[in-house]
Amino acid sequence: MKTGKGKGAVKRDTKEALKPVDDRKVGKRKAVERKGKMEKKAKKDPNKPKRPPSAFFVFLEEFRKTFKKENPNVKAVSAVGKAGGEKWKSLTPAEKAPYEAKAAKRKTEYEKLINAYNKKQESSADEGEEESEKSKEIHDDDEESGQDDDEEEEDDDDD
DNA sequence: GGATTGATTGTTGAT
DNA sequence: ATCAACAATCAATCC
Repeated sequence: MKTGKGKGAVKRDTKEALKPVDDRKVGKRKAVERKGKMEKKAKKDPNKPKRPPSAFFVFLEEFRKTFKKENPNVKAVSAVGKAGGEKWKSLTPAEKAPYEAKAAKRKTEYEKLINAYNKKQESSADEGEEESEKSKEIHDDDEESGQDDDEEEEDDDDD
């Protein structure tokens, strides 16, 4: 349900006027001081859920295989990125649908991880919620990967 | 030898 | 709402 005003929250009419940034090249954020921890406050995160791959990345995963397969000579990662980017834009929403679906699911899992991450962060080490390794035993029961209904919505769009 | 960059878009987190 | 940075990847490249 949308509140009274449905859309209109964001107005992109004056795209030229208030366009955020033309290109993501806002700033060369290449060097993301990952290891160079100048700050001694390099707190290590027991479980830091990395950001879920967007539909584009999910698509890229498969695209990379295809790309490398047809271009075994290509060694630059940027090559796949460029090719994938153009291809991605060339794909139709219907083709991106399965990728988006997976990305959406990934996001849900991410939120769950974040929940646990936040909880751990907040709660001091007092709570030993660390899974007991000694209790870790192999169970012969089904190893369901939690793959719930894999409904492939065959939505053939026929215009 | 190891850390780092390079390039793509999307998404999330912070302001 | 909007900016900013990061998510995978892997070889080349720099020091």
